[in-house]
Amino acid sequence: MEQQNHSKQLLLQLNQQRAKGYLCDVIIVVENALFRAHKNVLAASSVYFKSLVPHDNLINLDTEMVSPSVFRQVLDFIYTGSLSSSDSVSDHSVSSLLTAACYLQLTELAALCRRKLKHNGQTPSSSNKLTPSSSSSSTSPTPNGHIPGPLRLSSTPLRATPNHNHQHHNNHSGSRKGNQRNQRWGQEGRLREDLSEEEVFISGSRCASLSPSGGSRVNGLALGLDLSKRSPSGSTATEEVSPSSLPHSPSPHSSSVSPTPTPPTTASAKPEPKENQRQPPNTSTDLLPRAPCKRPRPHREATNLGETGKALPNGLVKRPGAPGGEKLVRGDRVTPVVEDGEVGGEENSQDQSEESGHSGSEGGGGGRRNGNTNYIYRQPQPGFEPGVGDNLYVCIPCGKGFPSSEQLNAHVDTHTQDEIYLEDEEEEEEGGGYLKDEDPDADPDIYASRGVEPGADETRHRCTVCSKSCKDAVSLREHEKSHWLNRPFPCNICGKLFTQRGTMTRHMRSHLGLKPFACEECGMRFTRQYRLAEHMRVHSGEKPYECQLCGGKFTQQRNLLSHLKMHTSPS
DNA sequence: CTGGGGACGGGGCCC
DNA sequence: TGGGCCCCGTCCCCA
Repeated sequence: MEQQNHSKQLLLQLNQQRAKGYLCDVIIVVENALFRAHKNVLAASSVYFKSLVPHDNLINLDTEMVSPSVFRQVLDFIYTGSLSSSDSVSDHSVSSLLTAACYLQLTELAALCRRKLKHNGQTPSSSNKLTPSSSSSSTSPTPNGHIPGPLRLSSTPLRATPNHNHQHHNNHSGSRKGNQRNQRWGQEGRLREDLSEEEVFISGSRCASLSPSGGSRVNGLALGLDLSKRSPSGSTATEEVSPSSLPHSPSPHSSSVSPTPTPPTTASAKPEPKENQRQPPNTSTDLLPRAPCKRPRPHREATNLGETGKALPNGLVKRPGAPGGEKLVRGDRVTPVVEDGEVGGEENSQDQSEESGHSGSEGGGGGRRNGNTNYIYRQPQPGFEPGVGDNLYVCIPCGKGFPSSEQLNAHVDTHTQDEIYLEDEEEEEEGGGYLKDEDPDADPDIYASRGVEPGADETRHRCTVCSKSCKDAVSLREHEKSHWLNRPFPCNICGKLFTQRGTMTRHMRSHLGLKPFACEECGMRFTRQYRLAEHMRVHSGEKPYECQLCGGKFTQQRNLLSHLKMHTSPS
């Protein structure tokens, strides 16, 4: 007895799951594009992948050997066993496909391509005659399947394939099904402008429409990715992340990259009807089956709101008794201290540090529109690979990376005082300057520190990070070095620097759209368990945070704090 | 148009 | 290394 079409049906199911991102446990990076797939399928199809997927959840492919569009065809072939006629219509595309097939050691596909070329009277190029092993020798894994080198999502050729070092998040989170993609950052939106439609796809399924008015969202949902969440106008449903593909020059200043959201409300960012306010990702899948949300609950209870009696801002403490958790009650007095501008010293000061003023998007850049939390955000220069190897210490002025703080210090000394002044003057002439989003009304000292007021040397040589005044530029530079060294963890995707590795890896999860924590009620996914716990109150109706002035109840503490500001504001 | 509220994202910090 | 919590926000809806 034999079930007819069993294998075909099985493959069909797998391909459908791939399209939705369901159970996908590996991400393949090709130039600017990310593809989700299943390790088992890849391993069963490709010797190359077979050697990699046991060790890696995120695999970079050499873009000299395979382009995103070609890999899409490859992936389609793997999951369907056939090539669509449109994909293989030209000999050139077949040749490219053959190259990729050899590189990826897809023997069946390579044979198919060769037959196709032969049928067309073409002779496979020498490169295509390479044996699988030789063709991929430059990027083959080491005997243990490991090629040193961190993750780089870059338009530059990616030599390193798997990612081990400094990419622990890949191993921990990469296999999780992050079906959403935060397309919030205008940076990503901008880089997509550089991409041809052919290159815009996910999981092998190209976004059929780049319509900015929601089409991308629908397509993204079709791919198992949530693109509805604050998608910047014009952003597309891709997972491409590559600062180096930004259409900006890589000069030290103009290249500063902030996670710049595009203007929130434009014709292309038409809001769509939502249920539950912000529409959960899978609740809008009218046209598509919703990805199953049967993922087991996180092992921690979602009602862990903190320790009873724990002091909270504004003199508030949590008290037991609130349903499912604790209530926030007022302490001695309600004196909200969380005011605009009162943020963590280091963070806030860092915000005012070097930032390009030429983002071109309304509201400046950064993940924050008001610029309160813009950070040193340095676009790597050409030839510089941030974080490659152990080069975790990044020189802010030039973007070069070094394996140790000592080496970075030595390098920084090579930057002359004249260099600094020249750069400052250039920026001022450009009308920009590297203090992005600075508001002279809010902090006139910022401008003063940049020499706007000639004659005030102490003011001129003021640290842009902590506002410390220095007697001269040399002293200032020495002082500022201490700040740069405080952020030794650069994001390998965007170059942003972080104080802690954990924060950096968490940040990178957002790049990769990895959201391991899913709501069982609505399917919405989160990057953090804490967020899920917070979100669950939406469904439970629990509002543990109560305003002691008016009795208003809130599901989130931050909303209570915001509410308290309203009480204390003069108006 | 505006303010308030609801919901959620990112980063820093501490454990 | 990751979780938890806090704070910074944004975005959206609605009255």
